[in-house]
Amino acid sequence: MDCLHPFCPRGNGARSWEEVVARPALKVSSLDQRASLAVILAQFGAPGSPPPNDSLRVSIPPATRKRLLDLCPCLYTQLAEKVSAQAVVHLCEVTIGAPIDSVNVETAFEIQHPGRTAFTYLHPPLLPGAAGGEIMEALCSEVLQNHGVPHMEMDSDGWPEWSSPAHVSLNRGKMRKVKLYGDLMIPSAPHNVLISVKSEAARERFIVSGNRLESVGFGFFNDPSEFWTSSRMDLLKRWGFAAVYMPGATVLAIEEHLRQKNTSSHNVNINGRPLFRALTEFGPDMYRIAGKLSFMV
DNA sequence: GCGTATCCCTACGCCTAACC
DNA sequence: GGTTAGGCGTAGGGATACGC
Repeated sequence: MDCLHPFCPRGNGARSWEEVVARPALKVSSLDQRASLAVILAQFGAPGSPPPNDSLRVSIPPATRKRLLDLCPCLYTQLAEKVSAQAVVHLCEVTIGAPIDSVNVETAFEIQHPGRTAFTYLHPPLLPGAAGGEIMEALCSEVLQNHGVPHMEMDSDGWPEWSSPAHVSLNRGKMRKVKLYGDLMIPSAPHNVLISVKSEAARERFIVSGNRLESVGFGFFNDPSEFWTSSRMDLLKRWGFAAVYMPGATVLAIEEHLRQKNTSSHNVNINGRPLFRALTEFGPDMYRIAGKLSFMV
């Protein structure tokens, strides 16, 4: 994930704050305004080192501040603003020291989880903000991005600029009108693949979020009993789920239970492949079908 | 009584339109 | 261009119903 903060630990930031304020995306056209903003930002050092008071934050106009934070998510560790989901993903990335992918996404989930003690941010945001579901979707989107299935850009009217392989969020812009179909969508043939993202608990809404179109589930589910009944597996397939991706430990617990109950035959999707899969398989699987054939999932 | 499925309420975020 | 208020829809969690 891009961060222009000149001191971003990921090392891909701008060379200076002057370069940041000159970015067209920040929409600061006046040279005087750019100069005064650069003077304010010059007081911000490395992430995690906050300025001495809040007056610097409020001296930046709210809309400009929001665009600035979007461009430089590391600033959420220095400005008391409600953190965005994308910034949470970036701060997880900073903590791990690598892009978020299928292998480390579970660690990223643990890092941002407020109730966890085993992991924590290297540089935490000053204020909480984005809701859990929003962060889960951002993590899923970042995994896709880093496995060669990037997020589609939106045009000025809020429509996605279609490309492939790529994915589109159904929670943003004009696509929000079809949000009930899922959270993310990957164009594929003969059917697009819809991704339903959840956090730790699936509950009945996970079933409802299926829609008898080609769907996959993505979540950090920690209760295998939500999935291991024969009726639940049959329902998932009936509602269009070709695969459900979850932590490896949860998949192992389900598989062990199915072996004991002699019901492992239910854990097969309509394409003859496993219904329940580890998160580590998510990125490679989605790259295999993006812009290709959906029944390869 | 237990496990599972479903219903319902509340909080919250996004979108749109109106207004400054 | 930016801000604000109202409407709408969803997520999350608790309560309830149902079948064994």
